[in-house]
Amino acid sequence: MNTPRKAPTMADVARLAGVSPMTVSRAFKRDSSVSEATRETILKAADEIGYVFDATASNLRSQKTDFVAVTIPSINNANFADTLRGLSEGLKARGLQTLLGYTDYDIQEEERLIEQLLRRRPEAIVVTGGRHTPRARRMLQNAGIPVVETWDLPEAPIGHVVGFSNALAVRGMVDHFVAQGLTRIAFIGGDADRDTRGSDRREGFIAAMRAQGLDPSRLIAAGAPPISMREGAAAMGRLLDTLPDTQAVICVSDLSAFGALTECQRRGIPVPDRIWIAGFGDYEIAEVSVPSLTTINPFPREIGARTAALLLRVMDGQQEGPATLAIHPQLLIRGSSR
Amino acid sequence: MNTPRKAPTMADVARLAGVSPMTVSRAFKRDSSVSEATRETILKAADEIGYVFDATASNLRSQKTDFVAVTIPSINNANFADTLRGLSEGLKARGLQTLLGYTDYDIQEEERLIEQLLRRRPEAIVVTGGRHTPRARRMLQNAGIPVVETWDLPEAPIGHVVGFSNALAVRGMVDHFVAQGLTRIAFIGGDADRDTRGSDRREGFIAAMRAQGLDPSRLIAAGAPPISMREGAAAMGRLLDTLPDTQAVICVSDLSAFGALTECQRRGIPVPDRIWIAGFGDYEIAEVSVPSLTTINPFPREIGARTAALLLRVMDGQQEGPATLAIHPQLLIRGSSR
DNA sequence: ATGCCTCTTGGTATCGCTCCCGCCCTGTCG
DNA sequence: CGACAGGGCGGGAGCGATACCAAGAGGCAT
Repeated sequence: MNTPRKAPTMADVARLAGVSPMTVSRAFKRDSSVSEATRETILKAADEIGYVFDATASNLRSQKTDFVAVTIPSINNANFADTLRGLSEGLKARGLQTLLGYTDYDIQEEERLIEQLLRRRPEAIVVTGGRHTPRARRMLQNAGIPVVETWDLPEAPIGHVVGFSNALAVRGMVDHFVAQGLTRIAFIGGDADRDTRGSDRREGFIAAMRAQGLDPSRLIAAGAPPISMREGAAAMGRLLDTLPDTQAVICVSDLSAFGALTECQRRGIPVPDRIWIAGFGDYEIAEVSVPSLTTINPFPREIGARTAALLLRVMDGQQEGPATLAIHPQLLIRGSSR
Repeated sequence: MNTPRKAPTMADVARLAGVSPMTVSRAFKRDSSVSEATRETILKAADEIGYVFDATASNLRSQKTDFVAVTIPSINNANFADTLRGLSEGLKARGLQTLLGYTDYDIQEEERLIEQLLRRRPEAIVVTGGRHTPRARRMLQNAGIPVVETWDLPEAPIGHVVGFSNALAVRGMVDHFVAQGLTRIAFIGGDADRDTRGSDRREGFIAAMRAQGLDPSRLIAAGAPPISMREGAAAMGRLLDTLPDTQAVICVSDLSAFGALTECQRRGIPVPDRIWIAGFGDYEIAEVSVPSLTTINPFPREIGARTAALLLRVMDGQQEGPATLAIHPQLLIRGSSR
């Protein structure tokens, strides 16, 4: 039963309710300055003719969209999904809607995405990571809206920052393993620099090993980031084949770490008795798997929640300059490393 | 270096480029009826003054937003994320952008969400599931845009459908187990009807057991849907405590099935030798875990891709009436059940 | 009764882009 | 040489809501 005739507008509602379009507008805005009786009349009239508020017109005239643009590397990642949840729940309370795009871990794609998103005139933009193409940086700087970079602590932030140092987080893990007496430690990650957070973790591993005076060359590249459980398993296979005396392996994510663990199980190699395994992210599987996985919790949900709170402060004018909120990832020692 | 002055408009670009605003508009629309030389002049001028196309004005005047609204139960679910990827990739090719919202498995929340989304004037709307509040149904019916219900085969579709029967898929699993000679089969799921797909699977289990003349009462309710790995593990614990002679358990999802598997591992109960375990969804973990998990692949990516293709046909006027595209889930027998 | 304040309502002019229509210029053909 | 087609471009109006200004009604203190 689609109505083929044109969709009703506020003017139609106003005519039926016997008021001016302006009053209809106020009624829909929950503006206090319209009497309860009129509002009810109006809403009933609107319902009767099936009026649906037209946000496109509102957006243009009021120069407000109630959009907050968000770019994440991948939707299919529980960590980023958590950040997005924290963010969108915090924003929903203020009637702000997230306008989401995926970059596929590619800063070229991010550039295209940012351009598309900015055309929609969001009131703020949240990006994942601190590395962008020059043009993307320029667009963000000139957008005239609050910008938040997350999941990183960039050296030259564009605007606000809510994140942590991926390199330092991994260093904490390395230092812990070394303090336990281990020396032959490997790292499993992706084979390209597309995933900047993954690269940062690998670089952090290398720097930490060097700082400890240890050999940082046990590096296994497992495929295009983000690497999967399967790829983690395959990488573990290569590691066991080529460097069988490895005592511990740090994986770029819990997913690859779990894959690595399963490869050990298939080969009958006991974890942690023969080799320790650690991941990153504190995904649910890290806690549930047998043995449970040593990992790092970067508090993804908090990143989102604090970003939302920050944006609300900025929009309220309660935040003066650009803010940098440092998140402190937590090292979680579990069954796979003791 | 935010420019405090007003953002430039097409008129500003036109003035600088020495053409009319109309020509600027055509240049940005990649309209063929503007010479290559003029287009270049215009784009250079636009870049020079930092012009950003204003989609809000375009949306209003052209009555087109290039939005396709999408509701999914949760962003933190690899199956729905896959559907969303298939969908948004298919739509991106035509310049359509997905406008996403999460219902949290709640049809009340879905109703609110649909209202918000329709205000943005999307050109089509894709919802997950076939059960909605009466008001949500009405809004969808009267929206005057293509509607697609997915992940289900509703008896009274609102418009188009791309999905499968959750109940029949589970029946296939039950029938397979029975054909293997098992009779004492349990089901682990959520404890509420919020997750309609989960409920459909449980009902499918009960119906299938009845049809086989078997007892369908081995039901464990594990918590609020969607149930997690942890909850799956806890449910398995309860099942082993209360009904230790159970021969096989079908879980509402691979995640809970994996949790159940880990509980068996912790208790030293061999899978599949003592008990079989099956999940639903063919998440990556089902293939990687040791043993790998018997499951059902509903082809989530294809649901999204076919939805996108369908919508493009509809928008091109190549699709006459409402279409129902049935997806045929695949039963995957793996190590956890043989 | 007058002044003033608050609450509620209305009229008008846009917000920035694009639909629609028309004009000019060039090239081709009878 | 005039007619005509078509590509390239411009002018004016309008998409549907709201910012802004103004005004009437009612209440209360002076």
